[in-house]
Amino acid sequence: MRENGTRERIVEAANALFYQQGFEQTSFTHIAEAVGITRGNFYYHFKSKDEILDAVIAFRFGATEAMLERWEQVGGNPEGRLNCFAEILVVNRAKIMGYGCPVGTLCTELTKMNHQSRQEANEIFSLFRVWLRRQFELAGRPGDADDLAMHLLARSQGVATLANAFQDEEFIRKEVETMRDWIKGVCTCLS
Amino acid sequence: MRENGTRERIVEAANALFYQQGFEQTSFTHIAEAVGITRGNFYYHFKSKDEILDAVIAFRFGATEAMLERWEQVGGNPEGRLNCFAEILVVNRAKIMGYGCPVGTLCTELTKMNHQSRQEANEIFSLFRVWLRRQFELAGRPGDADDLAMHLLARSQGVATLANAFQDEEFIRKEVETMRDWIKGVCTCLS
DNA sequence: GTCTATAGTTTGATAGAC
DNA sequence: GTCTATCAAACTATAGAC
Repeated sequence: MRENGTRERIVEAANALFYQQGFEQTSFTHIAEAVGITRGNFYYHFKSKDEILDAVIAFRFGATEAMLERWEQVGGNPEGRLNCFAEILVVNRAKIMGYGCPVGTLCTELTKMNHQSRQEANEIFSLFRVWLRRQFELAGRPGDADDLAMHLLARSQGVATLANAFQDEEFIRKEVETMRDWIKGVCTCLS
Repeated sequence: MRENGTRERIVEAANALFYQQGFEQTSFTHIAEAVGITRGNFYYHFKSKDEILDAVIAFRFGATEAMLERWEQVGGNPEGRLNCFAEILVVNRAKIMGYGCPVGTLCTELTKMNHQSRQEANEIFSLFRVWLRRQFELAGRPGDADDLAMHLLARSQGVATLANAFQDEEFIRKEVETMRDWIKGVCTCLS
């Protein structure tokens, strides 16, 4: 079950490198060097590069689920939970300015590659979408909860893309502030 | 000046392929096949792949400048011109759903590669940013024109990313409608 | 479970015939 | 200006010793 931990170390290294350099740009050599094993040893744990990708996606999927559950409890009420989502841009600002959003950039790359695991990567987006939708429903907006969820998700993606391009930390803070105001307005007005 | 047109055909083919497949994913073989020449003949026109990238970026820069000038005249007033910007998501919806935003996806990829032409690609973003900023200034918002420009640019990027991931045309239309409302509110309220 | 050695492709790039 | 032939390097992947 735990093997030697090598498999887990490969997944963690690949996860970081896929994020920082992109999937296509990351070779077995890169990952092997990061883990401290040889290229050949690789294939004992994974049959192909695509198999590593699937493991990385599954890893991220699980991590996202855990994060959303945490917000579920820490947030208190729907508005507080939605603010948790907005705040992640500030919390992860250094990584986002360096490499963009891990979900968005991977989905974009896999879509351009027309990669078979494209849909599985998108499921992480769906995880956020469904979670956000539920918060808006609980906030008294059952009629347009999905639209609001997609809107907030899009705002978050756009901020990540531009923060990455312009390396602008202050921009992130301003936009998150604007997002919080918007969330407050949506949650207060129970139309 | 026009040579044989081969150079231009290479740039156009590379431009399309870099957009559809990504820069890294596109090889000389792909471009050569699209143009109808051999790989070897390539190096008569361009010394390296990076040189083709620079030519593609310059091509896109020029095309963007021309588009913004067109909007400048067609739009009529600042609000109309800003709506031109918003509407481009609907106009180019098919390509955006297929490959995302050409500017955003290229900047993201080059940033992850830490490519030397990264900054030149970002200049296309700046082109939009400065143009949008001027429209907001003309609309009577000199104090926060740049913030508003970045906000609108980010919204556009986020919509492109999610439309690409979810393949959702209706989402684009809804978001553009919301953007138009927001533009109207900003341009009307001369605070 | 990890290693070395290597196969087989593809890549970006060069040289030289035509 | 376009071609063929070829290069060195990097890639994914496999085989087999230890």
